[in-house]
Amino acid sequence: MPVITLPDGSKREFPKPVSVLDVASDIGPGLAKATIAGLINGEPADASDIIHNDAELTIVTSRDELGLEVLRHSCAHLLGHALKQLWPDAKMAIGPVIENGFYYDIDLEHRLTDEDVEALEQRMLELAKKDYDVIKKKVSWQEAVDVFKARGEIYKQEILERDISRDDQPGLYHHEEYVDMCRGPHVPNMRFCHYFKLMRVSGAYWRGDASNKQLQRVYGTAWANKKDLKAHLNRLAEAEKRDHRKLAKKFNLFHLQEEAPGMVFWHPKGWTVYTEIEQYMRKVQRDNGYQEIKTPQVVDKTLWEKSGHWDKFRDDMFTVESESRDYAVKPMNCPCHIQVFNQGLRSHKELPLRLAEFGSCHRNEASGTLQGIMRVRAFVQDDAHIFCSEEMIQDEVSIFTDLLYEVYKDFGFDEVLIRLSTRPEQRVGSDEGWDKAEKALEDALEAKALDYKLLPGEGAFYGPKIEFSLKDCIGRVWQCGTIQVDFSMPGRLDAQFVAEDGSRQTPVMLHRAILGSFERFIGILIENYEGAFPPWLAPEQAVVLNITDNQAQYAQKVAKSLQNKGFRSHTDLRNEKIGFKIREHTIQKVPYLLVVGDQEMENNTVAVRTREGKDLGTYSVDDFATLLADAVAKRGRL
RNA sequence: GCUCAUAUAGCUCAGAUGGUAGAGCACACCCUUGGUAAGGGUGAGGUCAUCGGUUCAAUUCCGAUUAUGAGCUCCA
Repeated sequence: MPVITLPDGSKREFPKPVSVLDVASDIGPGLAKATIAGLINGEPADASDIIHNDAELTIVTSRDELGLEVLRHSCAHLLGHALKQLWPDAKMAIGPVIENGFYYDIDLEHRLTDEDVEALEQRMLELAKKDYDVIKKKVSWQEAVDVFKARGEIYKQEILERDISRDDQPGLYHHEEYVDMCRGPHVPNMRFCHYFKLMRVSGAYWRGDASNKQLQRVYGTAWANKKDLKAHLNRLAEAEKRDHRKLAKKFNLFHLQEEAPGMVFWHPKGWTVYTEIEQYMRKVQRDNGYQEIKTPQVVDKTLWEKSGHWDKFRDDMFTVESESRDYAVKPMNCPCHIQVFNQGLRSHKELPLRLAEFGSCHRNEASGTLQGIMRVRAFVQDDAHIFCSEEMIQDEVSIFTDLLYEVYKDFGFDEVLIRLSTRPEQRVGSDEGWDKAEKALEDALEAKALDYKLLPGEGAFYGPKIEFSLKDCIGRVWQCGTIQVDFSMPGRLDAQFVAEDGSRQTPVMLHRAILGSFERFIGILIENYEGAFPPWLAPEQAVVLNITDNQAQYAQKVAKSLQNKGFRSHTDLRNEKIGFKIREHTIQKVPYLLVVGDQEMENNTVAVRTREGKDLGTYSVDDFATLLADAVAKRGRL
């Protein structure tokens, strides 16, 4: 006689055990039709699962996050169903839910082509449209093994052998003739799985291990309804439109070429953005107690052996040999910064000592990981190391976090996500040291009432870290900033200071960056702004357009006067109609277009139009300069 | 590094069952001097990524290499 309590607190009593679906039917036929799964006392359950005792029940539909996950998961099964019809010798590995969709890893001799994927999608759609019922059966472990043995599903067998206890009752989901194993829940009927699209096929290692066999992974996206699917595909199209590689060509910002894979050739326009950011960061650092330094590009191997990098990363370092000595092109700046710290005897009175460098680093990243300017082999970090005592960690983290937020706001990013990673299993340093450092990071975040996600065990081997990610204007998240506590390297490289009591002590080192790398950060900016940089960063801030040759000299005078005031301005004196020039510079996203005809020339003015197509009216050159100065001063803030 | 795909004019892309290639934009020159998102004409441009193989003949078919893209692995 189960009594079912619904989320609104109402109770329903049943004369005999009921399924989730029965309860939904009892509430109403509409809900029954929409029922995908349930939450029984907070535990996800299939619609067909029977409730024997009193319980709290939430009916899950496609409007719930869980319902969406369930139907995505069922789409993975649907993929299996269709795939095994088309390629019966395929062996199914795993098919989990991911953000926006699902994938399935498949072991199949035949290489899936784009046409195959299309055919697969077509078959999936045909099967889904049959609206067949999905039948769930709980079986014994042995029975499950037998089922998959009979079907030649060696990966399912391995999962059973390795990951599932023999006392368990695995759930087998029958999709007509196809059987898949899953913890569930799954949709009761395929009518929930009509809105999906297969996205791509790629390689993936079995169990994520590069030494295992590489399987074929088919990715799909799936949604509750046509509208959501369409919206998602639109979002992807939007992201593609913003691709920094495409926009870099369009706006002539930089290029990459075969002779220097993963290294950027900056063009004048891109380099203008770069130097503008560098100058800004230089000022920010100077105003916040950092001292800028510069250290060598090429450093003797022995230093990297001492720092421990040679052991771990030698394959990823570029090396050079000269006069029988081996050097490495620096992959990071910290060992060099310690060399600067080590010059002379340091006193505790000098701490915290903050050394900053726009450090140019080279890492010989695996070729397959390179990606536009987001992941490169040569990059510059807005790097700094803070040498301090353990007691200072919390304050330094707190000060740093404030600074980071201000900088992000200047770049137009208001939403920041934070993750705190704590001690991994393999680590250096004492547990007391880790206790202190983790607590210092945690306290710093708590004191500011900042939300953060804890990632236990994800810290670096040398200390815990905080990572800061920003959200761009179409909701994508980019990890940029970080602050990491390091107990190891100062000691390895003999950094010391004289404490108040005269004893020699090893400082703690905080590695920190706000932007991360200039290359990647500029890539993010390009995508975020879709190339329409705010005036302070725009490679061209104002372009002067003459209507006829008659105003050519005047146009040059206007541009020159703006240049003299420190603005980036040029003229377009080409023999073209004004509409043509306006179109071109609007497409090039120049913030302000200054049209000068005979009227303007006579009155010493400019007619101002924005790249958004707004007519701001007529300004004297000085008044326009004021307007531009105000726009520049706002930086990325609204 | 691994899997798959891709590589044709400065850019975006067509193209031929194997007989040395085409469009639009951009560029150059000429006409046009036009007031807020494309005025007109003419012309120049390509060892079809690189190297090798098959063939009478390869940009096209095959192989390797390099780079790029997607994903995997990695990311101090």
